[in-house]
Amino acid sequence: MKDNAMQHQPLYLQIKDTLKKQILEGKYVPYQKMPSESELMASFGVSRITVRQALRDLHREGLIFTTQGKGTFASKPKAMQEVQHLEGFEEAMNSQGYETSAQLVSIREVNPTKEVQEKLNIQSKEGAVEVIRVRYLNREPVSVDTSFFPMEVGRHLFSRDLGRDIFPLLENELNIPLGRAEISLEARPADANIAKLLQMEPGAPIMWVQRLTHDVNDNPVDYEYLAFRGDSYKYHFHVERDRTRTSGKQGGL
Amino acid sequence: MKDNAMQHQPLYLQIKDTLKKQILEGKYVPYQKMPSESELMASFGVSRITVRQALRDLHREGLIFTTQGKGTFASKPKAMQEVQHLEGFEEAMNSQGYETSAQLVSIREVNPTKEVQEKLNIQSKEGAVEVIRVRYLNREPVSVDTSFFPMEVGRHLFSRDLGRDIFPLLENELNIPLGRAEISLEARPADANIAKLLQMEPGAPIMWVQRLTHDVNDNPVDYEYLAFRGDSYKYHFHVERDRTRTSGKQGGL
DNA sequence: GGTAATAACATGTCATAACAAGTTTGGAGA
DNA sequence: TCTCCAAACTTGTTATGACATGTTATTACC
Repeated sequence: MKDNAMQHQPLYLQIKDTLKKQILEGKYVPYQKMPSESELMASFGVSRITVRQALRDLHREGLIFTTQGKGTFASKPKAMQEVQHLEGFEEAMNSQGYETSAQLVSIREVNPTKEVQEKLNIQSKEGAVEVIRVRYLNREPVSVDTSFFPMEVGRHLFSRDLGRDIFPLLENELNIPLGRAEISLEARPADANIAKLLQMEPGAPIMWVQRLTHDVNDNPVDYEYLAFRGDSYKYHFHVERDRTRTSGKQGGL
Repeated sequence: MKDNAMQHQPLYLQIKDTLKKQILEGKYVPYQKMPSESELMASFGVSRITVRQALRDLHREGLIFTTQGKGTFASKPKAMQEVQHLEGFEEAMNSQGYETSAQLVSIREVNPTKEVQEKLNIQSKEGAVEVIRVRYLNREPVSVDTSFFPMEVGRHLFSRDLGRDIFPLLENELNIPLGRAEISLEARPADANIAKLLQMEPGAPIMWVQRLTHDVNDNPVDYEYLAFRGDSYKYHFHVERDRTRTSGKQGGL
């Protein structure tokens, strides 16, 4: 058992690693179509289930995305330039050992409030799609996210897995490159509904965040109310960060 | 298309959601055995491929782990108590839109250096397992992780997927609950090998981190050298954090 | 020429089947 | 009683096949 010990890896892992290497090496650039499942079956000489197992792993790692009927594509890295670098170190240092997930509470079409209408630039007669989710960190609920989408965006969300992050979904699968976001924060007491979802007492303090996200053309695509548990509130201070880094990029990238 | 619009969800998603709800509600506590695939097939009246699709999603979300021959188990939340809370807010605020992955460079059995021997408490004749990986953030390499494991731990790593985080693997699949870790940092120039893997010039500054991780019984299980790209170095300052939070826990949890 | 039906192709879902490989259990034999 | 081995049960891997559903390109009709 010396050296690289690839000994006898399963087929699907070999295929996954091959494709992963090609993507990371830039053989497939963002949005570029990858070989279809049939082609992969032929070129690797395996069955479809094996190909799909490899693709599923790549999807899980965010390296590819698929659209039914169209094909499989190398996915776009980097969303939200503003924060792109900041988790870098912390993530790499600490990421190993916690777990996040989200649980869909409800998704439905609603008549938006005046505020939502204004933020999303919606005409008074149009509807909007409301998505309510609870986000968990290490099995504990940390936030309730109430998101509103214009119909033409929200329409596509009913059939999607909303147990994961929505932004990559917008960027990759719905092909909506995201641009700037406006955020405002305040502390307020939790109402009964939020308190219940966050397993806290009604009236306990929560961080109330409003976030309006635009696409690259500056059209609003997502207006959210995020209610964070008060005891995660302090991390707010860490948002402040050092902007004096030598360069955003450097040679070789 | 009003209201919760579950319309006609695929079977595997229904199963996944059912199990997920049960886990989050505490029906299955950490390390508790879940129903076997056969039992799930019977109770849901579906084929094995469908059950496995649901389980795979749950695995991806970190809610369960499996061990061949033994079964499927609800996984342990919370590792590394020290940092458990800190990503909470940042994660929830910003997690949506970046992507991390790791690429295995090599895994092999080596004769450990004296330093590794001492740290891992290894007798002079014994071997150790060396794992070298490159970690990516948004498709850019950010660190080279060189990890050393005692043989009795490292032995099991050859057959695992090392493209993901290793700590959850140790905790859940290998059943090694982790305890404290010692970390030391310094800046130093990159050697040729690391520079190549990180796509930077040899001699460019990197953060050189040594981390020794113990299990709960204080036995060393993992000694690592982490080489971070210099331009992620500044985030180091964010490791300093507010310890005056009201309490680690509060009512209702 | 423009449009609408259709064929071809892509991924999504699900069933049945088989064997490999790791773990546990129980029974046979010393 | 203790040890060892085989049976039974677990998850892991892979093949074949089928139909559903979404997209694109072509073809035929008006």
